[in-house]
Amino acid sequence: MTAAGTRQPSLTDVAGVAGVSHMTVSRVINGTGPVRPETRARVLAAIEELGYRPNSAARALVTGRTGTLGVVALESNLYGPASTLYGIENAAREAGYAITISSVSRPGRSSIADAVENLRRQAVEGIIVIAPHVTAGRALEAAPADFPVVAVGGGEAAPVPVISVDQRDGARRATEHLLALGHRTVWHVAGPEDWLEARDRELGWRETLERHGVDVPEVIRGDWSSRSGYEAGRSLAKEGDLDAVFAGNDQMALGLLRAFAEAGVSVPRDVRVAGFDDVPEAAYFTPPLTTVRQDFIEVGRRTFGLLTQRMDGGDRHARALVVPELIVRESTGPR
Amino acid sequence: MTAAGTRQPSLTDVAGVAGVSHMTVSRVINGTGPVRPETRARVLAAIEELGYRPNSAARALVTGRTGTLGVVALESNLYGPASTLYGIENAAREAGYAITISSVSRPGRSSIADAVENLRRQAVEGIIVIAPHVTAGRALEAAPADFPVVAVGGGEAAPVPVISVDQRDGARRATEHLLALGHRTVWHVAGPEDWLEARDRELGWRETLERHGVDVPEVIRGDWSSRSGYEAGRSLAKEGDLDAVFAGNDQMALGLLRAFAEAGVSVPRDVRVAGFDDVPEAAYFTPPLTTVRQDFIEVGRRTFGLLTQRMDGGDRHARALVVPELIVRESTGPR
DNA sequence: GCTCCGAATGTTAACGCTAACAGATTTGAT
DNA sequence: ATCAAATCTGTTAGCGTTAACATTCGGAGC
Repeated sequence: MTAAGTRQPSLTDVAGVAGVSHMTVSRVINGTGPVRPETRARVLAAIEELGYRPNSAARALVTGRTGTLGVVALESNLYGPASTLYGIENAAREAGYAITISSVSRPGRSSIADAVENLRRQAVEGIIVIAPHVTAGRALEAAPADFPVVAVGGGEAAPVPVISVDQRDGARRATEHLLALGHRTVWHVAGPEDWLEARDRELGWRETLERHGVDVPEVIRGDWSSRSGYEAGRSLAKEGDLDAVFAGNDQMALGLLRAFAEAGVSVPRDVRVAGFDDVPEAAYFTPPLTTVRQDFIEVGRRTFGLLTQRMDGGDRHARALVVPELIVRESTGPR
Repeated sequence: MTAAGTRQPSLTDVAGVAGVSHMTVSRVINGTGPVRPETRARVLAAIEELGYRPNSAARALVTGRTGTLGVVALESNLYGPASTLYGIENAAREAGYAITISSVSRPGRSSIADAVENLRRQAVEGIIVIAPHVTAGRALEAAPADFPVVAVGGGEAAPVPVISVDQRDGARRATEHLLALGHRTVWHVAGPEDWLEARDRELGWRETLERHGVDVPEVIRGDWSSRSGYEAGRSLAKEGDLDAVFAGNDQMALGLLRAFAEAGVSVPRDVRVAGFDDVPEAAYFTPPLTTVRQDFIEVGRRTFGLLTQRMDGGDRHARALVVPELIVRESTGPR
């Protein structure tokens, strides 16, 4: 029923009604070339009358441009990636581009390559890969030089432009903040090893501890989920001399808070906790969570900008860094 | 740099290399018509050699099919809509469709109509509107009969197929559960009035109370955010005889928990709380939250199914209902 | 009045693909 | 061997649009 029997009107149909040639109609629509005001009015009236809508396939065929960008997104409800997607979509729409998404259930070299191939078959003009993964980075190493691809938050070594939030700096801020409160050291519940963001946050944390010459406790590995944070919290609660924990994201911090509450460990009195992301709920955790805020809308905008630059022949090695911000709340408050 | 100087190879180029006509190449690619195995092999080799990729615009022009579906999504990080989007994308991709999204920052009659028009200009074959809003429903009343549009979770009166989770039933389950625990009545913190889901949950709650012949307290209006739940909690905590609260979603429930904790009201000892959605974090709230789980992946799948039915001439008034499930946790546990 | 020039419009030819039919080649039965 | 039927391959046209060039039409300048 897509076209309900009758064919969609074409340029020629409009031209017939308006009593002009199809080219004049084309000129009216695209604003190319001069058209007498009264002719334009007749054409516009005919367009209205017929409910004419340009055929994008025909236009794409002849111009070689589809006006569509592809986004490879990780199929997750993680706050960051979803927000980034909307940021990109907004910037793209304003510039007249449409966004086609291809989601990937679990990141991996081949699944990402498949998604990219899938999008290229859709004839997108450029591709944005939101997959802050080690494997995503590796998949992008093979990115063709003659097709514009940019990455968000990953693939430092890949020959594509990369936009990221400065995770190390964010982790440094959180760690410094905890140390400044007088703690001997800061424990860290890290995200999965194959996430670049997890690595960078861990690195920022480690560097800061080392710079201050304090003991670096063994890192505890989570998987971003509240569950893993909860498990980390249960084992941490058994440590006698625990006093500050920096969680790799807010979900894990929530799990920590839960585990500590169950174990009768009070936050911030017995232990101080910080997270990362500033999800909208973080301010309402028990207690409200100190965390590192990332401006994902800005990330989306910058990403789109870098992609268009690259489509115009820009450098494959461009980099953009967005600076995060520490938000202090009760979980690291006074005791 | 999109095509880096040299033109993309076409069917004719492949045909030249393989020593056949372009039609034979087309047949190999689409599997239409018979081709001798050795000819097929030669063609496949030529495709490989040239890195040929079919031109989707040309194909769309001649077939009249773009293989693309449009999704109008509300630009929000709400757990439900985002999950639904992935469910749709998955089902569509498996069936060989691509998904183009057009996001809407705030729902409204004209913004949704704009998004729909935007997608139609992209020549999508059908459109899914994820906007469980009263205004979205109104926008869809004007949906053209000759173009396939389906709605997720909204627009009961609109002449388009609708897929929804049975919100009333979910609210009924939560409310029954609370009443069964012996409470005199159940308070309700509702979502924004212009969300159909908010209305239906409120309705399910109200009906259940009435059926049990208990007092229906005045509804407290929130906006889905934890902040609004927190404010609701502050005013509720002042009520003396408070004993059970059903929140319209998990974020607001979180705010409630926070406000109660601050006010020294213990959950579940002094008051029992239930939410709606079962976001992944709900199990790690303090205390873990009793809530109503919605299977959004299933919703996405069903939505895609209904859209394809509609594209094949299916009924404009089709309806699909997904049944939610009550998840009981400590927030309504024993005292 | 005639030429010349720019503004306005028209004509034609692609773009890369599939549909429809036509032609060539093989197969099987006589 | 011979013809019909099947199988395989080729030729042509056209989808709706824009690019490039051709034509027409009005006025300005002499």
